[in-house]
Amino acid sequence: MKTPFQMLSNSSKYALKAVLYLALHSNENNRILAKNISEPINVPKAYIAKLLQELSRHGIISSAKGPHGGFYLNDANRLHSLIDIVHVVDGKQHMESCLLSLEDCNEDKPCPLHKLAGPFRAKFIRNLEDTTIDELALDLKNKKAFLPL
Amino acid sequence: MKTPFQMLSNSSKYALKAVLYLALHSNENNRILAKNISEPINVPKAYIAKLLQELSRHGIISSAKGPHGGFYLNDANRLHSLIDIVHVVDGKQHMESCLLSLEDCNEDKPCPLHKLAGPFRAKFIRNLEDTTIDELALDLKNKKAFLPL
DNA sequence: GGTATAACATGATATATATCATATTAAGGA
DNA sequence: TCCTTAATATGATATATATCATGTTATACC
Repeated sequence: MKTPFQMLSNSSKYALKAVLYLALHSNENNRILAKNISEPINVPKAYIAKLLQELSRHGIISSAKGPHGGFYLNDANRLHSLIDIVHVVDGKQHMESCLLSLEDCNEDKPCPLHKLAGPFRAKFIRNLEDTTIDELALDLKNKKAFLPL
Repeated sequence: MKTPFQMLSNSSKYALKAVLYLALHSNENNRILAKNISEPINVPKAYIAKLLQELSRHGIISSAKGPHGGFYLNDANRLHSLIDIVHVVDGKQHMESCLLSLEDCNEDKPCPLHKLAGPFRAKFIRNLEDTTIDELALDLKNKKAFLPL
């Protein structure tokens, strides 16, 4: 692992950036091409195209083919939580509550490292579950958070 | 990424488990063979052997060749912090304070995801820096934490 | 209907991480 | 000194993730 302490794969990061970009710049009448998303979020075109397709297939974002087609978010899309994006891209398997990946580790019988990280990660995941695309975008509009992506 | 939200590589986890095992069961007069560490911590023999060698080379643990040889911790080894182990195994590069790996993201100008995880990860890393091998082992002795590894 | 557009499906390549295998070197004891 | 032991150094293989490339299909517009 070149960069320890990463909590998300590149793919998830890219997907989150792309969806956030769509939240800010697209709507049903203003679709955005994959190649036009690629540059502002700083992700290779072919790579983000593939991810967008997968997100679309799973209903996280919307898309339209042909002229004036592209990707966009409708109102329903905007209500998805961030964890939905991660699940589509990275899979949905068990979230490993234990730092050492021990099967028999839990709050009652914690492994030695448990208290060093367990609670934090749990909180982080809950944050991803509780935060919608729309809410994130709102932070940007209210200048509580900043670009570029 | 099969299992998102992992904060440590397998190698780091294995190394932590091995060192912890040595903290509990070894000393200068009681060295332990790589193959005898492998089983109790549940890590393939060849894999843990390689990691132990690297830890030894960096002075995190001690070793002796030949008959009655093996790996062990001396008093100095026991004072190393957990982060030292991670650094040896996963490298020491920048700890990516930003969830999205953005270069220009910081507390003052946070990215939209920053507040969802940044503080937690920082705290976790600080915990790894502030905790020594010995302290972790103590938790086990005091039944504040549990095995098996 | 024909043509251009752009997503879709699929797969190929590259790189990183995890895992396994082995010949070499150092140390202890007979 | 010779033999056994066990770490060391090195590298091979396997699997996962990241990245790139392309032919196919659906849609809008003339």
